[in-house]
Amino acid sequence: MATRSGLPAACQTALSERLEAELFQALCDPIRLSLVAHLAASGRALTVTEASQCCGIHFSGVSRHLALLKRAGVVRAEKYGREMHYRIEIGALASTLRGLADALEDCWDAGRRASA
Amino acid sequence: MATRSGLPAACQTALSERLEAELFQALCDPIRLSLVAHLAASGRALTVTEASQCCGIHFSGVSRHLALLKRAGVVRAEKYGREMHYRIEIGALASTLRGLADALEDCWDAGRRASA
DNA sequence: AGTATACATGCGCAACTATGCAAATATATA
DNA sequence: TATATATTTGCATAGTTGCGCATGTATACT
Repeated sequence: MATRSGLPAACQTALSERLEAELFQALCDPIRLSLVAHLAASGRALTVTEASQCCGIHFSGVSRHLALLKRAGVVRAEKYGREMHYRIEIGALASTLRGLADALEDCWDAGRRASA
Repeated sequence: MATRSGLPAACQTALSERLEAELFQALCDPIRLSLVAHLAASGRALTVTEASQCCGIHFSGVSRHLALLKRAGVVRAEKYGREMHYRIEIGALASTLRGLADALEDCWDAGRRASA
């Protein structure tokens, strides 16, 4: 659903709104990327203990990483008894990435036309 | 160009290859995101001095940020006389983001089928 | 040659981040 | 109630990052 507004100013605004540092901040750590890959490949929600098995650090660190991913909207958490179930927000994440790709290209095209 | 291999292991491999920390590392800083937005909106290559105008920091910092973006493959640099021209790699960046979105969804779908 | 411009880089400092351990909290089970 | 399990959180430490300033390097101009 690209906007294709054609106006450079509008494109830059649209792009800046999508370029959220928090998302990239969340994904810039190798351990967190392992967690994301593991959560995606599992096809289901994982507990902290299960998630910890993909990366060689203490589970307390994994707990913190998952909390950070949750704050960034990459995962969703639900509590079942004493377990915490973390599930990747696959649809939101994928459409955010695609929307960003579209916004970048729209912006570039608009800028090219304007500077021509 | 989604693979849709259907095999969870293959999907996880494909996903891990695309989940490069370096890219997100490059995009996790607000100043660097401003630079990316500015470069995208300009529709052309910018010098360090031009790029510096979008963010209120010393140009030496901008030079470092642009070098980092270059190492991550987000921008391309060419020297013209004493000027350095930085141009965003818009096509590569957009297709990397879309490929990542596809890989995440493929992986999730494969995992869902496997765990069903 | 001497000066000016554009950019990169070494340095030190302040702020931030990730980590493991230990302790706290919450829930289940005996 | 006592004990075990799952997770979060406080703390200290080690490592990383971003910043401006000063300096260095390359190119252009006079």
